Amino acid sequence: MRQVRTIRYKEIAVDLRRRLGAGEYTAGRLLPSEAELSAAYSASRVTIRKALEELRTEGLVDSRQGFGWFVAEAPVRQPLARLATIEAQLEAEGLRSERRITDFAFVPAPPEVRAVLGVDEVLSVRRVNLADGEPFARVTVWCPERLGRELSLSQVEEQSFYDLLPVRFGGATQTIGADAAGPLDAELLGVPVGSPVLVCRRVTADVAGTPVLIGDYVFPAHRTEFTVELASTEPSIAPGGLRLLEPAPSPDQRGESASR
Amino acid sequence: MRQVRTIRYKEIAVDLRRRLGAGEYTAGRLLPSEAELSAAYSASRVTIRKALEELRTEGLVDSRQGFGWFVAEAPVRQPLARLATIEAQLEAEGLRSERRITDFAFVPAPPEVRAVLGVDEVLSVRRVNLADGEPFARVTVWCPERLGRELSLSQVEEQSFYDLLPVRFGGATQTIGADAAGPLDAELLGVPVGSPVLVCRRVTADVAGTPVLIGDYVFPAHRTEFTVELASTEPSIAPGGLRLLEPAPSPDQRGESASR
DNA sequence: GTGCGCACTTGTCTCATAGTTGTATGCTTT
DNA sequence: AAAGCATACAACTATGAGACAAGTGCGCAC
Repeated sequence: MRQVRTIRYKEIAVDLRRRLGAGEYTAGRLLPSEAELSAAYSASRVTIRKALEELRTEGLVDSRQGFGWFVAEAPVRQPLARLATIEAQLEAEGLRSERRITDFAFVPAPPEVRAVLGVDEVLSVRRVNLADGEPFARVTVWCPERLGRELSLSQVEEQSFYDLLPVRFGGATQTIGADAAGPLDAELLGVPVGSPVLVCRRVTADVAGTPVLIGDYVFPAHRTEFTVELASTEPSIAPGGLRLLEPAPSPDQRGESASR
Repeated sequence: MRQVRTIRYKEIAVDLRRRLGAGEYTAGRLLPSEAELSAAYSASRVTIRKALEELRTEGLVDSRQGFGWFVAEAPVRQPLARLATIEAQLEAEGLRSERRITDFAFVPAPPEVRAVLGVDEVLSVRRVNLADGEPFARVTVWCPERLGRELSLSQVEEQSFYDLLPVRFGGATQTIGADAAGPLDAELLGVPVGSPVLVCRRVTADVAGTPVLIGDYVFPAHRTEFTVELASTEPSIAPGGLRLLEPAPSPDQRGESASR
């Protein structure tokens, strides 16, 4: 019988896997560099890399050239998938999605939209999203007139802004709150006035970080909820959280810092 | 080997975020100049700027050429907060947080809790969270009797479960929805019955992925909202998603074709 | 008051350095 | 032939140091 030769990089992979599982390296944090690991395990960089690559294929870690290796989140697949449209998410759940445009107009930007997008004139599109024939969301999207002037109503009805705009999107910030349904919400969504609704504002930015799109979504509470995966309690780079709104527009806080 | 590599500008960003939350820089509304910060942190202007730019994308600060950096006033692009406990987030914003336990009992697990935790007997703790004296959340936490039997009421009142339980937490799944305030919510939170509330269920698991803690949070809608960062260029970010609820398990009659 | 200049600020470059991963090559050991 | 070692180099990143342009606020001479 032949003695089983232990494969060094497999050993290292096992040990790293154990350390990761023990929470030794927290999510979002950097691992020691390949050189350090090489010294720690008394193995060459090639071997360390083989172990790390193995962990990468398992989705445990990831790396960026010139930056380092870091702990990845378990369910990460495509960064792109996270910035999906609502419709895409619904299709993923097997629902037939459909839009009905109720409003398509170039208008002066509302103050808060103007503050974010930094333009005076915007394309404002209102629509109702239907899932399997039932209305489930009332949506208002604003985009700068400069970007929206090429768009037609039928385009907007059939494709998402993400597909239509010649912009490379970089990310979005989504805020989720609750409110009572107004008369318009009630009519379009088919719920009683005053019933609870989920409201969501998504500010989408391009790769440079400049906001280019604002969307307001109103969902009937009884049909929708959001799920967020929170990876670790460590204050690393962890996103997602709760925010307290200002109690009221207090008179002493009205700024003039930007009043010029 | 255990040594943790850090990114300087991230550290600085964290520190600045903390100072901003503590109101340290709000007086006069102008931050120290980049040169001053550079000296204070012993970092170059490049690094300081990177930290400030990060805070800008979070909507915390803004700048004007020739003028300086100042605390952003109407933050439409919300700050992304670290996860951790809700109390920790409030402290980061400079709010005094306090809990009032209203219920502390070992009880048979409610069906849905039992289904998730897989135990029959649980410790059920109900409390109200106060921020600066104002109630802002009604919380119910369940944890397995096996883990909760060591805990006292005063412990639970002063420390979070995350600190108290001898468990390595691995992550959490949070679902966010809206509802109308019930009589109990209304009383404890000081809002009218039927007014919209944000409801949130957080299932926290240990590093092995076993659920060990369930928390139900009810927030008055006018004071709270959630923010989620989607697909930024940074690695390791939590995905956010929308989920359609099943057509109500309640005796409510809504069912038509549930062809799904 | 008006205009000018000065000090200070941010915005944006360039150049440089150290440290990191990505990749390729040759050699040794089993 | 495969695993591992040693080495070199390219590409990328974070950071530092410095220079210059452009914008802002303020005081001063007129």
